[in-house]
Amino acid sequence: MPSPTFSPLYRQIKDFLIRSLEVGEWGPGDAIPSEGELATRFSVSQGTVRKAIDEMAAENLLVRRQGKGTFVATHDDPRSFYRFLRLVSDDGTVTHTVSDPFSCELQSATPEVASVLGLQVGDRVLCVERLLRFNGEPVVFDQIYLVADLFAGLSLEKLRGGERSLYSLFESDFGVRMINAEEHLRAVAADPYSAGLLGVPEGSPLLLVERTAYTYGNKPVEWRRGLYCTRQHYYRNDLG
Amino acid sequence: MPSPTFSPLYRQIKDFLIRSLEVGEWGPGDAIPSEGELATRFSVSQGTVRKAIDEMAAENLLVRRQGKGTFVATHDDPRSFYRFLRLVSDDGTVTHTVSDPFSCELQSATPEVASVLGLQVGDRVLCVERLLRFNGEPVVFDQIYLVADLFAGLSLEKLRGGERSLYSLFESDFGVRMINAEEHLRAVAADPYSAGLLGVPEGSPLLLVERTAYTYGNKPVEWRRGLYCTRQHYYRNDLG
DNA sequence: TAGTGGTCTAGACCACTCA
DNA sequence: GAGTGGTCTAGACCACTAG
Repeated sequence: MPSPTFSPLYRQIKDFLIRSLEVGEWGPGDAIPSEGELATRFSVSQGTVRKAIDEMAAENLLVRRQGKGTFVATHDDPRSFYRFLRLVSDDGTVTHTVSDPFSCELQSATPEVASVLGLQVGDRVLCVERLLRFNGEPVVFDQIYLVADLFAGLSLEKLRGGERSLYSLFESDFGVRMINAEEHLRAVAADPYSAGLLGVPEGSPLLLVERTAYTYGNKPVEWRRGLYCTRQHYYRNDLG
Repeated sequence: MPSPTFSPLYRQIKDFLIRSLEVGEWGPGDAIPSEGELATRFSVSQGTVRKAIDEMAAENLLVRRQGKGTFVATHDDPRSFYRFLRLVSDDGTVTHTVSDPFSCELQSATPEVASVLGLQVGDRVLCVERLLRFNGEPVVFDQIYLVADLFAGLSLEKLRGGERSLYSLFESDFGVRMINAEEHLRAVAADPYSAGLLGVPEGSPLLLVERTAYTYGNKPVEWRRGLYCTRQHYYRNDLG
């Protein structure tokens, strides 16, 4: 008679740690307790705690630093600053990426947006429009839809903040940390509006990147539609 | 005085196992020795062997099966049959994917192909052209360049073999196993030839997917240029 | 020097597969 | 029941960081 709900100790510990992250027990960038202390707290051996943390580090939830401790992952960190941006310049030159938001308004969720964000049609969503410039040239036009309840007070002024990535801002100012995302890519013809923004002829082929981003518990909190101009850049993907 | 070449035991074991895979000590699908036997052979504890194997399993080099053993990963396996094909149908319906190769000829490497495959310009490469059909409809047009030395005897007849994926054929018939790959995506306008093959108007936006595939030792052995029709399908990518 | 993560051991026992 | 991978322990020692 096999136990249908068997769960190894290290997984229970992992689940507990994840729940602690969800409720904000430790914030992004904070150190979590040492392996030894966690082992004592849970009355298990250090190896069991290690296995739980190993998995969470592999999932980019935690970051280990030898000699210092284990820390909650954060987007405000060069290591994962543009972790989700796969666009690369043709010439390997290091490009200066700048986000240029120009619109931020409250809207009613369309059926499409409501569906992916798990909302009702008509629920309030924030829509942010922005250009991403590489070395000054506009390369990406993003329309970003956010669950309005979670981002109360977001405004154009806040968005223009500075050098930080959007996700860095979200986690520090709104306590919403993006954990993972799924992108759907297609090739489309540029509509007049987007063509104008990106400085390409109407009808030019553009890379359409639709992204759903999830926070803890696989809860979708952002959906964005990006149009990438791939004349001098490409979307890079490593297949494991 | 820190040791500049310090390498933990488990990594040395991992390197040894990888080298064994490279030289064909065990072929795709074969079982490797049990953890206990490897531990004895290397005079280490089982835990050390486990850590080496853990990493290799995470890299899709090995597959663990509880109660049975550890096996060399193979493309001839539903789990990783189309591991590298990210195209998904709009409606979640399960699609029947068929490869329809129609050309296979020896060519001289162009500068571009020579560069990515690490060859000299003019070296012999095999060029395979094929259509990928989803439920009968042509969706992908691939031009596949292979290092000719490694695929001696490859012909259209062999390619038309059957239900297996290309990579499955490559590993079983030529001993070349694809380990990982890197793809570069762009949106382009359909040229007349490709448009005809895919049944779309000339100039239609198509998703250009350029892939370099690597075998053991990060050696590039295949480069392909695929044109994906993304009217009813999309390229799906999970961001960790 | 104290504290942290990283490696390694020897052995126990559990869960799964198959003959 | 024999053999395999999966979990867990208690403890040792190493490597790294920082005050």
